[in-house]
Amino acid sequence: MSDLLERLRGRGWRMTSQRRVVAEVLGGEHVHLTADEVHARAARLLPEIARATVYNTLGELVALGEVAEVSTDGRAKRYDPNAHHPHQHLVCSGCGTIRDVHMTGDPLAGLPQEQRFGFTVSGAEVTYRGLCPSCARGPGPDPGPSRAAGEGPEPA
Amino acid sequence: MSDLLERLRGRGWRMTSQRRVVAEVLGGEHVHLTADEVHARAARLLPEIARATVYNTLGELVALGEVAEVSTDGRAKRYDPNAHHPHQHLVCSGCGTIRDVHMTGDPLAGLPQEQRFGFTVSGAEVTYRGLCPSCARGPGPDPGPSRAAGEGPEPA
DNA sequence: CTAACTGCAAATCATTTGCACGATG
DNA sequence: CATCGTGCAAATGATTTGCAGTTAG
Repeated sequence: MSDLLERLRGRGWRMTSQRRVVAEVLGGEHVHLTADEVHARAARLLPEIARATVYNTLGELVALGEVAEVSTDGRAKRYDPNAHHPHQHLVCSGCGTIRDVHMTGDPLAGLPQEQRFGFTVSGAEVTYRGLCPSCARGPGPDPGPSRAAGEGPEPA
Repeated sequence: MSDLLERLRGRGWRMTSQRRVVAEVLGGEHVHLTADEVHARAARLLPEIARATVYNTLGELVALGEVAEVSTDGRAKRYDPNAHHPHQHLVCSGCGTIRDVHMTGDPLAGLPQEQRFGFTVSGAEVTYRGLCPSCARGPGPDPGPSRAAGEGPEPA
């Protein structure tokens, strides 16, 4: 279940009761909880845990590459501990629920019936991630990357 | 440029100066502005326009299917008026800038060199959208779809 | 004329941050 | 025992909402 704990310990991650609890909550295979849900569940095991600690911890797990962040449009991000097995997501536009799916080939061709979990699939979306030329030049002395995008004379 | 205006008018969309301005700002082909940027630009043409009006208007355009919402992780959503031509996005993890790209076949195979715009591409992400079985049963009398997902005995 | 749209400001929501205290290695 | 993690509460940033006034059709 939680090789996650093992892996983290191996990486010299300082183990505390709250971190352990967060890692346990994220233990399963097809879990996609929001930070708030993680906090709620963690609090069932360790009542005093603070929301901020959960956010911090989740952030670290993401930075370590042990957990993946999934943004479902305007809703709160969800955290996916299944980061070690490549897979795709099927997101419900109504409630934000996520299911892991496993596609191959052209995603725009549709999702195989047995991977739909009863969902009415309306479409697929492909997003490439990377660094633009200017951000790739290293963080630099802070040119203020925050508000820069899309402004100005619009080179697009 | 703005067949968008035409289309909207045709749909019986009540035309007001602020709505016109928002539609104009979204006129181009490769524009990906945040709500705040749309407001800033709109305000250059119509100083009194309120941020809330921009949000409302953008929301309606999205509902009408004339503009697509693009969420770039934790950052503010960006709005893409190019909703009528199917395409994918290349997002900069540094500053959130978006470029439209045009892939075919298996996205996990990588993005052709000439579509990278100088970006250092680190990966692709595929997300299917749809409605889960319970949300598909219609909005209903409001069973409270907001916080429901991911809670409970975890059917996953 | 009347329903629909605006503006403004206050309200939410998700997430982050500053700082003093406590626990780990 | 020094460092790193935690809790709390307040700060932020994005987006929404309530309500009275204005306007398109």
